[in-house]
Amino acid sequence: MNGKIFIIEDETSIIQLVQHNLEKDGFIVSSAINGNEGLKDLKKFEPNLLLLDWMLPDLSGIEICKRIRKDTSFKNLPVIMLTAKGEEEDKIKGLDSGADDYLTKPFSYNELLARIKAILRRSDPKTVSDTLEFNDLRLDRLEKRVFRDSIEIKLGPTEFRLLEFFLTNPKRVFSRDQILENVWPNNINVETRTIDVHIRRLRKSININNNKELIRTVRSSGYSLI
Amino acid sequence: MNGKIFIIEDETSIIQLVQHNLEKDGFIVSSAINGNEGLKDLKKFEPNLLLLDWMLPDLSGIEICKRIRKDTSFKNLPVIMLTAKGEEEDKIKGLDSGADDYLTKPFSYNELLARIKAILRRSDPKTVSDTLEFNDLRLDRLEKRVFRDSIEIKLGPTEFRLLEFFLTNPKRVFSRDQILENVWPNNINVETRTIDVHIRRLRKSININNNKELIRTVRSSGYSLI
DNA sequence: TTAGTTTGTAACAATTTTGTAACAATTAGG
DNA sequence: CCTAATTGTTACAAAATTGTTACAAACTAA
Repeated sequence: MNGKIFIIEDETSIIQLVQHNLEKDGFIVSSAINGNEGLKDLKKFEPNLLLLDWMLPDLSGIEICKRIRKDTSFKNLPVIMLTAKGEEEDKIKGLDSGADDYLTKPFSYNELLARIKAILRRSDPKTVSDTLEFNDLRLDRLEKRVFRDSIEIKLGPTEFRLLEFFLTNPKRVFSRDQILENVWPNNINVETRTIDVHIRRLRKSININNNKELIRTVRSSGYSLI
Repeated sequence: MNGKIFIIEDETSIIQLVQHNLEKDGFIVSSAINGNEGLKDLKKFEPNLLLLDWMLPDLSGIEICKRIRKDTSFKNLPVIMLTAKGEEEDKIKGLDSGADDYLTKPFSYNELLARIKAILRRSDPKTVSDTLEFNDLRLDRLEKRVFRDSIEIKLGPTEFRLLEFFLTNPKRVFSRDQILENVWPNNINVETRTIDVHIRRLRKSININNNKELIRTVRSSGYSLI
């Protein structure tokens, strides 16, 4: 279950880009192209987060932010400011007016998504599902659960971390040493071959019924998620 | 047990929307579509709160509000004004005339509900149940009661807070440290393993007869509500 | 094919983590 | 003040996880 994000921004190209991607990532998105309309629609939409352009044709982003902060029903609405200016001064003004974070245009979508998630995670954790997926495999980091084809799979802590690691870099081959570094706690020494045993255990768990093998052995190199 | 709400509003579409939703949320609702009728029915219905439209075909909302305030039996009846105008001036007049809060149309139902709850909570706490639910588990924050499958369960203060914490973030796994931070008062030091003991006590209490286990142990991570 | 290399697998022991009961200390309520 | 309830700690039991090893199987290159 994901959150609702409202965008107030006059550049429709940006709206399109951001809205499309956010919706692909499971958010419910609505937008307005000027301040007055935005303030009006905000009430109906009840977002969990607001993306607010700095420069708008009518009201400035700062002005909107200030008004929002006065309204009891939006007092705690997280706001991310979007600004074309890179000036420190503006950043300070923006944060002063009550924004929680700000982003300078041009920004990458991934950067925006990261900030959104970071803010939502602390203001409204329920709205951000932190989940990794690959084929019919799904791993939920907050709930610490793994599903294959929507059937839950029970994994021990190490197997969980191992799968989590593979899921963050699907298809890429990792040597046993790399796996050790990334999955095991620092300054711990385990035999290289121990990895093989854990791979075996992970395979056994996630191939619950004659499912497709998801972990590939790359002889003399290591393993990868297919 | 919830309260009674009376609506005086000439737009039947609004009455329908609000009445339907409030009843779904457990309130007992009655309504009138003009001022004179409203004043008459008010006495019979004895509401805990009044939703009052600003503009009515006969008497104005302000007029009704003033009359209500003069009537000893309604002196303390909380009133929320509904107005189409967003003007500050009207808001002031409205509050002057004795309204406790006001809401500008169009408003979302959730916003209305929030205000109603806020007002009832201080004027008449018994009428608002502030309750957290999960499966057949229900926790009433105001009455400080817990029910499993409508059977009341007695919990000590710490177990109550612990369950309350889990209920605000169901399914999510929390480490013992996170639990400590959120459930125990600040700057208090208790052993990490103490959590385990409280979890055990909470489990013992809420699994009254062979009910489903609701607290999940996530090895090396912590606990979660299923 | 064969020797050499690499990986798969099961079994076992060691270790880690959690469950539980008992007890003492503290707090709350009469 | 006394009694009962609640709380935190500890020690031990139980359970789950982990690392290692030995041997089997699979693969590679000549």
